[in-house]
Amino acid sequence: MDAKTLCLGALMHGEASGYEIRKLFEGGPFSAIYDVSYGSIYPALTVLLDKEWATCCVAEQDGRPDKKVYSITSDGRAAFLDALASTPAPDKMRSEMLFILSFGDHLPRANVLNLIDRYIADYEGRLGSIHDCGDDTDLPAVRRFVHNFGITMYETALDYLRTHRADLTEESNLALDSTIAIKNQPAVSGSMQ
Amino acid sequence: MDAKTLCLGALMHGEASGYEIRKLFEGGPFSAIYDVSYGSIYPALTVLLDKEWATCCVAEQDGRPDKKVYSITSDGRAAFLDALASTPAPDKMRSEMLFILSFGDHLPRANVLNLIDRYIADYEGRLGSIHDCGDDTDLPAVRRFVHNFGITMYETALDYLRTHRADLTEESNLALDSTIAIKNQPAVSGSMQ
DNA sequence: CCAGCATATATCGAACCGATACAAACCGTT
DNA sequence: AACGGTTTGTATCGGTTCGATATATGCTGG
Repeated sequence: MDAKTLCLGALMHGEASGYEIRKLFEGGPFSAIYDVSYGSIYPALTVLLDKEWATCCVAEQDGRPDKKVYSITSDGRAAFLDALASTPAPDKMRSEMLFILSFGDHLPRANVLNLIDRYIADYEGRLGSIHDCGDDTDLPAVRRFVHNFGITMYETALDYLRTHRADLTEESNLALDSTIAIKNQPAVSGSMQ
Repeated sequence: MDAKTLCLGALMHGEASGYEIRKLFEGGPFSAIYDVSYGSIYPALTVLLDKEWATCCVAEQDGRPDKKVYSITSDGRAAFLDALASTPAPDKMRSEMLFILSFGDHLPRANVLNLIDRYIADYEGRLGSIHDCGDDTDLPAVRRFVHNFGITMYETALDYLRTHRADLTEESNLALDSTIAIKNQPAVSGSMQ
């Protein structure tokens, strides 16, 4: 799914600037679904203008810099619905937190617990912003389905982290020297069939 | 988190070929955590050899093509632990499925249900392969923490999809023509503060 | 016997990220 | 009033990564 399609999707919800589109994916209604950066958004918007899938006009604001507001055209809407018809790629997750945590045996236990705490704080923020960005009730059925899916996943993650963090504090006095130990250990061999 | 670090992480579990590393991220123990492609893995392994963070030897197999087996060095292990110490970036999710579903109002209801079915099938497969790739009990505490986190998330997703799919079949006779209708509708404006 | 599949390595162009630069306007503060 | 910090806003660029493709070996089923 390329940045053009993602921008068109954002514009389906109404006209927006590049900055506002980014906010939709960062804390907004798309935050639990997809991620896209400025470096993709601005070039994509230029292409959308080229293809006449969007129009643009400058809006002056008071107390803020001017912004370039983009609107989707009917050609753009058609192209977007066309893109939606393609078979979706499987979900891709990228969690540096979990990756690091999965090597927690080689780290001091205190660092692991600290990491989990920051993980919890991160997801608390996500859950907060997803709640802020819209009310459950005034959404059509399918939108509500996706909205609540995100909330459910976040709440489950938080619940898991909070309850099972305790399991790691119990035995926190044991095996604190594993970090040093690993430096002299050979890689585990033969474990990969 | 660059491909080099991800490969080093894979090699921390034991020696492996490029192909095997990929499998660790696709169906293996890293599948719920991170994703990395061949196009990143093979160049990364070359760099690891350059930096002497890994060694390589060719292994002949019967009934299969030869493979180049990589092992992490002690320098590599040090570099890896060093990389783990950096502050992790927030999780990034990329779900084309959910993105398409979030525009389900513009799609025929039958397509939406079909999408959900394929979503369920996908996550059933993930849950299956994560169960195959290791036993809960023989893992150290922190590894078990991450392992069960993945299982919990997958099970929650499946549970949500299965139960709430029904909500969308109830009213499946209504608003079947929304796909056509949208083509003549202007974009919703003013909804973005 | 041949098509299809799993194993295996490798590359390449297109796409994308993250950091950075720039700028306008606000805020508090010393 | 000058200063630094934050938010809003547009834009680019180097380096990284993806996804598709090419190539090859050998197994298996029809």
